[in-house]
Amino acid sequence: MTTADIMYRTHLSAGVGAPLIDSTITLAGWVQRRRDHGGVIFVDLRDHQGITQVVFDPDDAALFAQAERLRNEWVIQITGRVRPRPEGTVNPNLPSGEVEVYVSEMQVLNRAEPLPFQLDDEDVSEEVRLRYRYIEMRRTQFQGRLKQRARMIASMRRFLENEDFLEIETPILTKATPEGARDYLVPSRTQEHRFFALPQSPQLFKQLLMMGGCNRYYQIARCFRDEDLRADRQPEFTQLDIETSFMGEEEIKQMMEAMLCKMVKETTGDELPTPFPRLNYDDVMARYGSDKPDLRNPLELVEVADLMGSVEFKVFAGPAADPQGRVAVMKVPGGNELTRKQIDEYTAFVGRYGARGLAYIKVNDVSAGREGLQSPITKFLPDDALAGIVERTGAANGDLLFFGADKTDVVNAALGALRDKVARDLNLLQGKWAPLWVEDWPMFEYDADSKRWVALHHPFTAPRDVTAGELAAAPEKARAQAYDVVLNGFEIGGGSVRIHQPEMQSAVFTALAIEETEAREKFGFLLDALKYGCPPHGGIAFGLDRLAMLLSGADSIREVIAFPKTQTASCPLTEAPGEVSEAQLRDLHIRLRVKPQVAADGQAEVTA
RNA sequence: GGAGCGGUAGUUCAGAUGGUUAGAAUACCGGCCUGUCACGCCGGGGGUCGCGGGUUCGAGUCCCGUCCGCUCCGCCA
Repeated sequence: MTTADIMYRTHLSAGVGAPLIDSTITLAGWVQRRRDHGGVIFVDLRDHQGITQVVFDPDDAALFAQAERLRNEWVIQITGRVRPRPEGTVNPNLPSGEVEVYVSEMQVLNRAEPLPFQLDDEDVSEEVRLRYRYIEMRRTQFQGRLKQRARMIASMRRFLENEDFLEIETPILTKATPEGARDYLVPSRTQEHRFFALPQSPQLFKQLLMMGGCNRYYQIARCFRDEDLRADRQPEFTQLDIETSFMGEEEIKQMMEAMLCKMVKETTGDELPTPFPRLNYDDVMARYGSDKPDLRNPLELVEVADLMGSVEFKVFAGPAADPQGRVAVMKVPGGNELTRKQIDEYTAFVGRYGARGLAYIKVNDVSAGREGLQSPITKFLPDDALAGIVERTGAANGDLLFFGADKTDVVNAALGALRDKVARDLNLLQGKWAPLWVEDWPMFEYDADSKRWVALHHPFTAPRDVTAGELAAAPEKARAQAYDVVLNGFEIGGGSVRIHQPEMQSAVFTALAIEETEAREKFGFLLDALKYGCPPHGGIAFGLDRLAMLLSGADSIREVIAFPKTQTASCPLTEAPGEVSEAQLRDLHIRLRVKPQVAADGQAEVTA
């Protein structure tokens, strides 16, 4: 421990450059622990314990009596002299190190009741930690996460400010959007039966900023989506939202890549591997079964449908012959050692994604041909198909092959998820950071439920190399100038070049079966703006919560959000969402069919 | 909307097959010890077993419903 460390970490009140030993310092903080020993009282101050312990000597009877009343978590300020620990009491392995502060004055700033949970107990349930979030925040680990998140944001801000980006705020009270996630709605008091929506993203506003000549914009933007939660999804989350005019896809990617590298370096000290690999959408789906593959994971899917043409085994032959089907293999090196029980668990696992089974082959002896393969399905497969599978996967003795055969999206979902799970279970991940760009997305995908085309990205994304007429003629062929950044299997950002010509925007709305009247009603302001000289523009948005989660090694974004919501989108601390008075509702022109007291059971219905 | 796991002292948990007064650790309070730092020793207080209903002579335990938390599917332009 250097003097500089101590001066930094304990806020030495002595003059700069004063010798550490014998200097007088003032510390304030929470009592982490009080111990009485040898006629002496020792106090660790929370977050100062890495430096020293505070010592009260019985010589000063009044001070000592005061110290005897101290309890954990009381807030105190002490002034004392830094001194070396007495001979024989120094244990460099202990957190308190080699020096201690010999107290001459103490002030109790506030008392505390016993805490609802112990801060040094790492296993406290999340429910309790969220209800008393203000207490959990005292933990060194949590403080570290908040600091790292702030450093991360500060770094990206510095970068963008250096590049002449302008930080501009956009409205939180805005208009409902027809596509995309469910909106959070806010009833208007001044206009009966009208509603604001909270923004799902500042998308349209940032495009309007481009039209307004703000060529380089950014914002730390809160976004709201009323959908179900996950470990990496909160109903309100924070994006670093960026938009530029006159920059193309390539320039945007390069600048953003530089920003991310600098940020990770400044935040964690790590270097991201550069340049980020760029994979197109079709390839990542084919090789990884996912549009956000974790490239630390060496496992890949291999297409074998063409080997199944003459196979009578219907489980494989059916999907192989189906233009919307897929038959793929994932080789697990050394997977031969998986037990029947483990394979059964994987079978149940892929069942969650709609797979009806999980065929496998254990490769015992490649040179023995059919006899060297152990599996319930080899008897259904001819020699040439088996040989083709072994050759194409490069299977070696001791490997295991998992098969997926179904509709393409089922195979991709099942084997894509299995790929992640097997790699985690067998500890196959290589390297610390694996960023990549996923590019060349399709413009649209067909939604079987609503029987229409929907935007894979969003309806303002520009297609690549087509005219409005060509797009209208063959929407399924159109590719988008869209790009996602993926890090370690998480989508951390996504963006696109936007449409800047009204004819193209109309063609996209048409392809999405959005009627002109509807388009005018929902996006009239955007269509108008496009008419008055809109520069070519594009941008990107990064999910700051996910980034902070990844950089801190947390396994949920709740761990990097000061006050997150639970899975039912409630806040255990404030007990939001809460009931409101009838007077408030009257102002908003809303009445409850059931009295609010009854509404607690969730039966209440709101009518406007 | 669906699947799985969980809910018992402040906290983390244990409580096979239903059976006396529901336990442990830790925290808290009191005493002792005294250069300790996960200190140690002795003692004490602390429970609507999430909630509601049912089965039973008897329910923390079995059944039904419900609420809450977590993971996942759907959903998330």
